[in-house]
Amino acid sequence: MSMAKRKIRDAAAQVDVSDAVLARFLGYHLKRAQTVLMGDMNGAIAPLGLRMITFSALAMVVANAGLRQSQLADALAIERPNLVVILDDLEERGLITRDRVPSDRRAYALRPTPAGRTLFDEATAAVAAHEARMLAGVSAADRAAALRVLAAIRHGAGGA
Amino acid sequence: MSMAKRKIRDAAAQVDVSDAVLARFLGYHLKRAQTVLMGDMNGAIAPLGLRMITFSALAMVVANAGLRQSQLADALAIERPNLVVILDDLEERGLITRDRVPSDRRAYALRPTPAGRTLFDEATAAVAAHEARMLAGVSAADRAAALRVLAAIRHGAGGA
DNA sequence: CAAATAAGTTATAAAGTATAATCATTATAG
DNA sequence: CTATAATGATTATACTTTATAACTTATTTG
Repeated sequence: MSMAKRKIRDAAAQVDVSDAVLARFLGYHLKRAQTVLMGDMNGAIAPLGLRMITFSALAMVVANAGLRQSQLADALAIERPNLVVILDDLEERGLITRDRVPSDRRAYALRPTPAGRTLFDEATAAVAAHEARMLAGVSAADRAAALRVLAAIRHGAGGA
Repeated sequence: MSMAKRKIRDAAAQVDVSDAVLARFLGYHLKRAQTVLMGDMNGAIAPLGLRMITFSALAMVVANAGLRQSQLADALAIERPNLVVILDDLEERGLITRDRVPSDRRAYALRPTPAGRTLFDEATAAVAAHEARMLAGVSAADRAAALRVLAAIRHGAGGA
């Protein structure tokens, strides 16, 4: 009797859920993969005191020394007010400086400090290792194809 | 003089920001593409009163009628408390039912209503059209490759 | 049967994202 | 040249998303 009862309950529980209806959509896989990858990346750079967004901001400052906050916000596709707190963090930790632009005293030119460049190098190595791990079993051809698809999605949004 | 002045300012402004440091990472493209695609998809199904997450929940209920909330939360990789409000919404709109499971009166069996099935069909068509639009210029081979890459990322997270 | 576990819920907090308003500065129209 | 409009950065705030703890009811297990 208890066996029969368990069988019934297990049958109810073992609907053995399938996500096939969603799996036909690339967007489903995209979201799931993004969540996993971002979680892994954040774990990889957390020891350096960075998150994905702070790493991105630091990287952009290192590679585009002198750019202004509004430019950085545009480049990262985030709102200006939200960038402020990110830069506050990086600045307080001595990784970047906000220098007033002489020709436009409203604006700040963002520049990395030596410590910022060093941390960027370390973080870049950590991120590269994280990606190598995540993509271990993936062929170069597939990676290139995935990049093409992601670029098409990103740039073809409102367009043709 | 004003010309020279302007030139200086423009030079400061025209750092002509490059994201090449980030573009070497697939995760960067992944996040940007995901944001764009999800925004477009949400726009596509907003007229039906759905968002990505509510569509996903509805779709899973339609395709796995009778499953329980904890199973659905697991399948969608969201926390149980957060699923509650999503199902509240779908139930209040008469798209799904929460039926007590006779063999386990703690649990609810989730089932779509006829209205839920109908809305799911409409939403699926809208999502399919949205994806067709987003991926208009992408070859079938590239899509397949992208799916392989995304699956590898999703499943290879903590593993080998 | 008592204790531990599980399903669903509530309350709440933390994080991410978006909007409006403000201050200082620069550009522009009259 | 001055008044007005516009811009860069900031503050305050709200909305959304995501996560955690605690609670209730029901089931399982020792």
